[in-house]
Amino acid sequence: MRARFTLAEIQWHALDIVDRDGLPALTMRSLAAALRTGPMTLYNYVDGREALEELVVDAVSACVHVPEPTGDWAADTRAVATALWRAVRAHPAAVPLVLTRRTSSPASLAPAEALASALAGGGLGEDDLLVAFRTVMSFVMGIAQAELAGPLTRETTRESAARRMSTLAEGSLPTLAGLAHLGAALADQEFERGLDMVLAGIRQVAVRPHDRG
Amino acid sequence: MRARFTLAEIQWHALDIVDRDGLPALTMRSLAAALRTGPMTLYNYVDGREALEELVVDAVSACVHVPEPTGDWAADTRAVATALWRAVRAHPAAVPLVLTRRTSSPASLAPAEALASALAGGGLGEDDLLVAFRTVMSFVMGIAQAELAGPLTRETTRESAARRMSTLAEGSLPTLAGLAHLGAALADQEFERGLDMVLAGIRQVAVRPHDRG
DNA sequence: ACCTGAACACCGTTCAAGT
DNA sequence: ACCTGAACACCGTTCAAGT
Repeated sequence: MRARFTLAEIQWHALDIVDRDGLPALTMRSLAAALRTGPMTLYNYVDGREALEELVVDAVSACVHVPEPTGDWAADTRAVATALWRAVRAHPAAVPLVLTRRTSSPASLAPAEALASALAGGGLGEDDLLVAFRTVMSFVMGIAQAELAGPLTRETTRESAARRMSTLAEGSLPTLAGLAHLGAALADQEFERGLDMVLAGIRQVAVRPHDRG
Repeated sequence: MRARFTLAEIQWHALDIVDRDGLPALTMRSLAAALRTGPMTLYNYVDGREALEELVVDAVSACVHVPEPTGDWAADTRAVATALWRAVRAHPAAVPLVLTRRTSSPASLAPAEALASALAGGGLGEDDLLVAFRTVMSFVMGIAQAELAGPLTRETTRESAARRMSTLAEGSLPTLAGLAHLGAALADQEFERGLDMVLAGIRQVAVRPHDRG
């Protein structure tokens, strides 16, 4: 019985395992089993565990549907950021890898270039362009992080939600407690409205550049 | 030979291992060894590996030096965000855990409350306050993420830096390539200037609220 | 009750043997 | 050259025995 794989096949199966069975289920051995081979065969395609995880991040990046530029830099920036966020959100179990592992594959650099290019239409100076790029990218990734591990996140279990609420309400955290009940209600708007805030800030710098330093 | 530990002792030793030897070096067994016990003793204090990692995140949170409020909401917000960023940055090897594991300990909620409280001084509506809270928190965590795994990050090895640069310059990523050389130069200012952008956006919403929706 | 060693079921990877 | 099983050195955790 011979077996030969393409890297894309391996990549897809790996992401599939993560999506279906969770991150801990992704193992050299489980992936090999899914591919109906022995674990060692994988080492002919991938450098090891670390490299495999980068391949999964790359797969998520490949899911980003980079939008066509329209000429409106703010709209384009919003569109790329949203596309990034959607792709990450579509694979929640892979988020820890996306936040943690580095990829420099074309698939992952393409959205970054699209974002930088969109922002470049705003007439920012070189420095401000870099700062704006990092700010937007950080916002997107940070939102993903907040959804994964932040406070004020909607819980999976009802009990843990109640426990957290009571912890917050327990006296010394008045502002957080006041905000906690809004979490579920605003959830879907948070990304968009947060992005609006970030864009408003960038636009301000674009209008009157070099106002600090 | 008897041995009895406080949770704080365990926590501190765990963070110490991560800081000194890196994240992979933190192991039930290595931590037990550092404490001069067998691995099983740890289970009397901690629920397991997952709980131990949350304890490390908690330790990093405890390093946040939450500033005293001054009454200037923007300055206070900046101060809390900066304090958060400094604490995270002081323990780079623990960043993957900070981005990934959830803690609801008082130590980790205190900075969150301080941030929410500072923003609450800006006269934002309840919705906008939550959005602003998430935006600033996301920015801080996202910046930490960018420093860990983003593109345009300064490299540890000189060869990998060169390799990335050449990848970027290889034709199809003009905007990123143009930005890449600024990475090292701006590094220290990026957080502060990005935070300025975010604050400018929040201030705008504070001035004329409910302008969308 | 608290502590902890031995043992189990994993894991990634080396190494050397197959084709 | 490509492939892959056996074996090794780990890991987290169960289980049952000690005090």
